[in-house]
Amino acid sequence: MSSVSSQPQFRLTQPPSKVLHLRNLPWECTEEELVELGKPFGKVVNTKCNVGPNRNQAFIEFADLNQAIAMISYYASSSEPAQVRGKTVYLQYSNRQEIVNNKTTADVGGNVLLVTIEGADARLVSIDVLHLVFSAFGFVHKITTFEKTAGFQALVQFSDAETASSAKNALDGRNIPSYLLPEHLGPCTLRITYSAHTDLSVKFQSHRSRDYTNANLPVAPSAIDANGMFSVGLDGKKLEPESNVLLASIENMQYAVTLDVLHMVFSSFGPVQKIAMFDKNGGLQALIQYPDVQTAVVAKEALEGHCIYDGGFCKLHLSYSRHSDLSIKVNNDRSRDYTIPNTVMMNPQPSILGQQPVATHGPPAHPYPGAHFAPTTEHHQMMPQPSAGWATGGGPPVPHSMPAQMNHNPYLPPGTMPPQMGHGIMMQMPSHGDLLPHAPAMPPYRPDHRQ
DNA sequence: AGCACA
Repeated sequence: MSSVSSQPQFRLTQPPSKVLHLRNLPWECTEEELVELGKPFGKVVNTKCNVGPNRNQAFIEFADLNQAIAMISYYASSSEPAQVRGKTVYLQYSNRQEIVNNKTTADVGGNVLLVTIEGADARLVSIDVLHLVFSAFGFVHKITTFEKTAGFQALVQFSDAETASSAKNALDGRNIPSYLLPEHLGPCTLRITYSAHTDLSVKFQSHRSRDYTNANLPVAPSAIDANGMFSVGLDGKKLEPESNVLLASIENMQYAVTLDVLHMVFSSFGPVQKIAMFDKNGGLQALIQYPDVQTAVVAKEALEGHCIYDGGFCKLHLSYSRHSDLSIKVNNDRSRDYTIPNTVMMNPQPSILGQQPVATHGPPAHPYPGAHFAPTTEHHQMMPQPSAGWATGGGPPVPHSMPAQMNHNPYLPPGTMPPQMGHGIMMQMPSHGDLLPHAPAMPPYRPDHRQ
């Protein structure tokens, strides 16, 4: 045969090899399909798929050179080209004599995938989108994300290696569907390998890590501060001492935020004992007192940074107050002590609803709605979630907790209920999360609307 | 539509 050294890169005729190189394979191509393709011609002893920059190439290694020759010869003269799932596959002898290392450790995977998100906007991909994408293959237990020199990466933990493998096979090299991404984002490609991890350690629910098996996991302060909405030092202290009293400041107050609205919002986490509202620095602030620190912590974690109304209106910023017991001198439209029954006392502008005593009306079915983590995107079928706290977090599924609660709200007789608030308070808090999903066309609550 | 992996 002719001299090897002068061969062009792609030769029309190549020295036979028991290894065949295949190209133009479909994405879904599996090892099994390669075996099927080669089986008529001999014993396939090894394969390698997902090769090449587009991962649409593969190798088949036969036990015997003659078998490889038989396959090449057959398709060289066949009127029907070799096909995998109807897609024409091009065959030639490989320039290697054997497939090396087909089953590397990278191919015998575990239940945890290492996902690298490529693309200019990769780091803008939310953990919720990743969760959505990978949930298509099975229940995603945990996700952690991090940035390394390799870029934006995530570890995605499935219950078993099989599920992880199916996700890897289907998603590796694919782009995240654009409809799952914010419009302005460019393509984000997933590169997936197996991680050596088997069980990720997720200590907090945060913007970088999630444990979908544990809805009660505390929310990391970092998740709250992540949006830069609450930079570190109000008072210089890195960690504010927790308190049963929250200080709420309300940003972008396009709509009236009343005592009753606050009461309703904060009552979702436990009984609100007292509320005092006041103006400060031109904005509205309020102190909300719970009976215990824990409740306040939960409320703060869940509510921080979220908006009472859709559209970014009335965004809540929460910190711990130094108070532990508010002194409410008078019940009016700015302050109230809910622990004192029949406190209609001097009410210069009595709220319509002011007569009710302790307002420990039922909190939602779950104390922590977890709605923080509701993906903003439209959910097609989500995987079933392990706990009620997560199940309704996303999208269209009708929130369940609030309507019932609303009906029992002693402060809002049915007639005065702004319709917008009938939807699940707390149930939709994605990145632009709002406690009340629909922006009111008018202030949602107006004290002068008496019956 | 053109040769991987460690």
